[in-house]
This record gives sequence, structure tokens and C-alpha cells, in this order.
Amino acid sequence: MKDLTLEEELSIITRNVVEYISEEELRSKLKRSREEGRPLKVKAGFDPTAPDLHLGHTVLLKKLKEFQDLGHDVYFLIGDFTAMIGDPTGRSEVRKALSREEVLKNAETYKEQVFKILDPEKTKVVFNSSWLGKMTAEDMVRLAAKYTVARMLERDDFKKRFKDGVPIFIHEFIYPLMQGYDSVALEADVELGGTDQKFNLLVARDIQREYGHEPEVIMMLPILEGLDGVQKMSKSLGNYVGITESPSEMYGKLMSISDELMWRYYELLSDLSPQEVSKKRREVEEGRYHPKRAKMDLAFEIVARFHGVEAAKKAEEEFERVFKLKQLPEDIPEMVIVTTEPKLRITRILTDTRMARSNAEAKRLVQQGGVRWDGERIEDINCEILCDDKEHILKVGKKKFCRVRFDLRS
RNA sequence: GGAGGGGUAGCCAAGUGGCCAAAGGCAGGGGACUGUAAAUCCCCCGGCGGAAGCCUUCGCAGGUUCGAAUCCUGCCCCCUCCA
Repeated sequence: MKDLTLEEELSIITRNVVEYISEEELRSKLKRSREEGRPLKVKAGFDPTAPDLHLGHTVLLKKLKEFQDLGHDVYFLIGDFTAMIGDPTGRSEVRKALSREEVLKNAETYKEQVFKILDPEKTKVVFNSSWLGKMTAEDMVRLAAKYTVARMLERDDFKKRFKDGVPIFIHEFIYPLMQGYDSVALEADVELGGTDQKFNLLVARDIQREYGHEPEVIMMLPILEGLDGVQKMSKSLGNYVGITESPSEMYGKLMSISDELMWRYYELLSDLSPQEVSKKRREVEEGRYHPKRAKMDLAFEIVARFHGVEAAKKAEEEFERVFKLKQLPEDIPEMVIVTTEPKLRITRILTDTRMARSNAEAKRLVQQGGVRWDGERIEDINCEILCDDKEHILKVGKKKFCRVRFDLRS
């Protein structure tokens, strides 16, 4: 950070940021930070109810890392207090509040994942229960007195729900207030969040002001699209790449994205500068660089970040082996079928090896030409397989393999 | 407290006595094409059965009927409006 000019620092900080408020404030905070030799306090909150991080989260984490590399203090805030209250809008499914232990356990899981990107030495992990948990009802009332219903209703989704007569629960009003109070408690200079967090972030600024603090600068980062390229990446939509996934899984998933989406991922997930990315893009458009190669490079970079270069190499080789050369992957589960019959029908083998969930599904797979036994496509559902003592390869669809052996009992 | 709307397959959603294992869409699966791309096209998508066929499913439990997702009764749950 020492060698950078303020302008250079600013340009790194604001790269990939969709919107930030405000430029003036950010400049003056940075300037003061330099003059006083006091790093900025950068806050980002995470909800510990779903501790599986995916690439979508890493957009934010990478930004935090950038702050860290510039010498600022990063506060990784775990919203355990709100998590322990539990969200009552969650209908019938007995939304039990998370216990202290569960929260701590999830927090641990978080750390493991988060520190694949953030520097553990430089990251301050904080729990908002440490201050919110101590609030009295009186404190709560004071906090609630800092904001008006009218202002709450400015929020788009509240406004819409109010208009449409869809219920809004009181605690939903309290959430942004608490999140804002977190910033007061931490004396945050900067807070990061997704673009969907804009309202909450703005409230935080107001709350800080109300408590006599200087408002934080808020920075909104883009929400990463999932593998489908349309909806946001999320676990529940199943269009995600988890950062704890195996190298081959990660690599494979990344290779399945569309070419268009690849550029989005390049922008938000790779370490290349925007200039380098647009250069690559140009090269592909001009036909000097194969899009598949570009995608492989991207997949490689991301896998290497989480699993190291060696693992990335392996994942790449494996990918080429299975899909280009149509050879076998390295790790294939092995199943042993115990039988007294000299022959078994293919559908039976499919269900026994769990390659098909039911007999009906097994029949479908065979009829549709999705089943290969030792490389031979099998199309007759009545086809009988000789149960010998050799090892066989069962392939279902494009990517499911299984080694099959028979244990003959007579 | 009053009035009304609704619970259908993984999700959304049609169906209001037989032609309903239940339209359509999404998700998912298989195939073709390819760069395992994406897009597109074709096919499949409750279970058992080689097949004929049989079994279970439309909130839950009963009932009417030759026959019910559809009609009746009771129960459970969700939602909206008025207060």
C-alpha cells in the first residue's frame, strides 16, 4: 500500500463495485487513514445459518482480501445473534433457533472456507451477539426510535408487500436496525455487501449518524449468476460451485458454463485485471484463442486457488481424459453384486449398483441408450449379463461410472 | 370476532363425476449435435412387472356412487380482507 498513490488505491478498491456511497467520503477516509497511519475498518456480515460458501460469496471475499492487501483491517462479522432468533417468516417448518454450539460450529466451518481467500492473520472474526446479546429492552427501544416506519417502507420489497397486502412482520423492520447497529458497535468505516443489501446498508449509515458516528462508506458488489447464467448463484437453486467441492467437480462444473457467462466469471472471479480480461475476450472473438482453452484457463485458476496448482492440473487431465479421450476417470466407485444366478438382467444390475433409483428408471435409461456395459451400448431391457469373476465397467449417461464385480454364491 | 380464498407429483400450475398416473411450464434424466460447451432438436420423467397387467398417489379421515382429484361430512394447515 505504501507505494500506491491514493488514486491507485481508489481504483483497486472500486474495481468491480457496482455502486458505492460516496466517492467523496471514501476519498476523505482514505486520505485520513494515510495521514494518521490508521487502517480503515472494513466490515462484511455473514449469516451462519448456511455455512456452505460458494463462488458467489467469493466475489465479496476477494474484495475484502484486496482491502487486506492494502493494509486495512477486515472484520468478518458472523451474524449469530440474528441467526439464534431464527427467521419466523419460514412458515411451518419448525425453524428452530440455532444453538450456541451450532453457531460456533458453523462459524468454524466458515473460517476454514473463508481463509482460503482471506489472510487468517489479518482477519478479525467477530460475532454480533457479543453486543446485540447484551442489549436490554430499553436499548432496543432506543434503537427502534431512530428510524421511522415511513422510511422503512421506502424499501422496494416492503413497499410492494405493503401495497399488495402481503404481511410484513415487525422483526423484519428490526433486522436492518440491528445490522446498522453492528456498524455502530464496530465503528466501521466501510461496509461491503451485495447489491441486494443496498437498503440495509443505507440504514446502517443513518443509524451510525444517529449515534453520533461518521457514516460508513457502503460498497455494493455484484451478485454472481449461477451456472445457468440467469439466476443468482445459490445452494438452493443448485446452480452453484461450492468452495469445498473436489477439484474435478469444480473443474467440471466450470467447464459447463456458457461462453458468455465465462466472461462474467472471468471478471468477477479471476485475478486478472479488467484489461487482461478484455484482451482475452478480443482474442477469442478474433479466433486467435479457442473459447474452450479460455474456459479451461479460468477453471484452472479457480481450482488452483482452492486446491493448489497440482490438484488443478490433475482435474484438468482428468477432464480431458474422460470427456475428450472418452477414457475412464481415475476414481470409480466399485460395487460387488452378490448373486447365485449365473446371469442377471441389466436392469437388475443398474438398481443393485444404485446407478438407477428404481427398476422403472433403469428401464428408461436402457431404452434411451444411456447404458454401456464394458463400453458396449445396451438397448434391450431384457439383456442378460453373464456373471463371471471379471471386473466390468458400467457407464450410465455421460459421467456416471461404476466398476462391477460379481460375488458368486452357489 | 366476521367474511372470503386455498392445500394437486421436486417446484409452479391446470383439472370440478368416468376419456386422470392426472394438461402446461420449470427443474431433472437420456440421446443427437459439440468444445462434456451454451443454444437447439428428439425422447423420458410414481412404483412393481419381460409383458399383459397390477398397486399407490391430488392436505387427513370417513361417506355417497357401478365409478371421485372432482360431490357430501368432520378434522388439520395456509393465505387475504374487514374489525
